[in-house]
Amino acid sequence: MSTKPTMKEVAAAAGVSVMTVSRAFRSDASISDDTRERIRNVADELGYVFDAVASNLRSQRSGFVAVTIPSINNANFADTVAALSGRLDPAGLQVLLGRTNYDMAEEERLIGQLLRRQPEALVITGGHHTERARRMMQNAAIPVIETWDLPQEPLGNVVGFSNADAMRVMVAHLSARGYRKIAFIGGDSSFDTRGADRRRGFVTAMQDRGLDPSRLITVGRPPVSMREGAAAMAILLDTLPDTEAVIAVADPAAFGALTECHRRGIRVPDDIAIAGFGNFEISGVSVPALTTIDPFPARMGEQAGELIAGLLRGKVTKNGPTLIEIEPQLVARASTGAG
Amino acid sequence: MSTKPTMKEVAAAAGVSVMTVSRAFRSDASISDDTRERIRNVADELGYVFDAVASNLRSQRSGFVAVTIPSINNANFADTVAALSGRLDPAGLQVLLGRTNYDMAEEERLIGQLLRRQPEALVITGGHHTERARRMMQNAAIPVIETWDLPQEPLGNVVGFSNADAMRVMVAHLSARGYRKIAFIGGDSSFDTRGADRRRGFVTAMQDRGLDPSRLITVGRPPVSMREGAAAMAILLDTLPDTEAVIAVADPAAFGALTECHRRGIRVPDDIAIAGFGNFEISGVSVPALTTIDPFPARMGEQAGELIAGLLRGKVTKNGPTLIEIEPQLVARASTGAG
DNA sequence: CTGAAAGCGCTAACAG
DNA sequence: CTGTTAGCGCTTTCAG
Repeated sequence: MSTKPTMKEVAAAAGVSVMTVSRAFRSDASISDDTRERIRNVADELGYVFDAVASNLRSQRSGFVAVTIPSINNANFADTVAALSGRLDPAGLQVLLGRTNYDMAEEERLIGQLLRRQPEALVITGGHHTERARRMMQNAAIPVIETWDLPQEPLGNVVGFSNADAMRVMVAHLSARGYRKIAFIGGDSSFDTRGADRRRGFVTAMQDRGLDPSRLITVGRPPVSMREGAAAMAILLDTLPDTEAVIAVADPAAFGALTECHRRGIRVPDDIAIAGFGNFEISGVSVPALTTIDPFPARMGEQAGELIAGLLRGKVTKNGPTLIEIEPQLVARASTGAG
Repeated sequence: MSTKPTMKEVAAAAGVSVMTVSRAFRSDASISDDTRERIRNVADELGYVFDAVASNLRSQRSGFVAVTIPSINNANFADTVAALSGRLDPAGLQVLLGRTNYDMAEEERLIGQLLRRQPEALVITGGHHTERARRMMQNAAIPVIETWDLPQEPLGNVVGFSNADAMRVMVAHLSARGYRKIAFIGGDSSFDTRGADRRRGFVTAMQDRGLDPSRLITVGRPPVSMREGAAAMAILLDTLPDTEAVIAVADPAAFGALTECHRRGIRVPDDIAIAGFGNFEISGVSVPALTTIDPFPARMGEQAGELIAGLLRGKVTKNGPTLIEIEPQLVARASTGAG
């Protein structure tokens, strides 16, 4: 009673072999319903808890899918993880989540930690990694899926979109509505690689249209907070007051910028237009509602989960890595005079 | 090359025993620095990855702390997890995270899944659980910590606060500022137990002051979204237009309520006051800023982590369960005429 | 500081 | 449908 019971004890109590107990705890094993029922009851009474660690070692299957995200507290990444998790659950796979804090060095450390747990697949947010991290992932001999990006040199499978292209779409939208003096608010690009990609996309898109791409406000380390968005807007209004429209690297920053306008009595979109990225809930609720881009986070999670489930089922059917591109969608709302 | 190298291969390549390789990968083991360095280099060249599964089985230590939260996408819970994780990291403990979706049945299922992985401790959000979940946790023979609540019958350790008392503080604040017709916006209380506790605290506090506690607007399942907060405010303004102040079960709902007022041209706090809970970032950024209550999520995570690290280190020093009560703090801002 | 033997709790592989 | 045997990769334990 003091020590935790094992299958051996359960087997003894039920009058069967250990192997039969093992079968009673798996779904696919061939065992009579009666026996299974009886063994499970005995196990329950003994307070037996299946030991997944021992099972994993012997079967060489951990049931883990390792997942890295920059931040736990981000609705976009959370939606991807929730959808991924929902798709993996029926396949008996559990998500082992780690956060990189938008830091490639931390990502490297984390990947090392996660791989020790023998995950069966690895889903990582982003397509930029340290050399060592790349090597670790390639050596791991498990399916790797990069998401939220369209990497130049994919490690394996990809379920993502082009952050740069998304900004192109947004610049096109603003340009079509007559805005020409457009600014960009973003974080320190040496950290947030997706943010850096968006900034690059903004600059390129502006140049392509013969517009001035130099209205760039850089705040601190990502994620850019609402408060930092407000601070950036304050700087923008003080230093470049003729700016006609602002694109923020993500919706929270865009909302922060909006609040700064409210505080100053500047009308949005009449005096200045504001747009974000991510289609966070706040973009649809704020007054005015914010124009944004929906990258379909849940869809990415589902597709990644689907891909993993398939790859792990048909272990041999490898016809090279899969690339699934998601098309982010412009959501035009009142903050840019639309909707 | 095709199969993953084990310690055996590393040992052979380094010309030492498997045991010595094992020691080279642990921090406390007695081994010369030279040998360790050499072995690690050999291991790196072979692409060796330490197998935590085998290690866990033999040592009977998983290095996992299982943690359940209602939702991944919630800044409050995320802050608790981040702080907890930060405190456990130096102790070599990894967080194994699961989400309950605000559902006690799902929590029960999840706890069962998590316990199979042999976690060394269990941190759960909330103090309400199914009977079966309680039994599983008690049988697990590991430290259990309930957070974000002050349970009537704790399972073991507690690092939390009284949700009901927090509402008492908020009602006192509004009452002191002269508001008497106060409403409460919350979710379906059969799911969100903390929300239900807050509602109960609201009703009791109102009654204690001889105020009418019947202005209760119930929206859908938790978490109550910004949109639902706005919808609830719309109902409130339509059906009980003489309401002077509104308390929302959490800040996002409070912000939603605020936006509904903006849309209708109702001034906050001049026409109606609004307060929330959680001290989410938005409460400090919105215009006007929202009065709220800070439950110090990070502090709870730190304390829980500290407690676990201590319990697992001094395995025998059990002087009964620990209760750490956090005192939530009122943050008075413009939305209730303060600040 | 280093090594040899034994075994953690379960399941693959085979037999019946 | 059920049982026997062996062993997953590491670390505990004991010796040197």
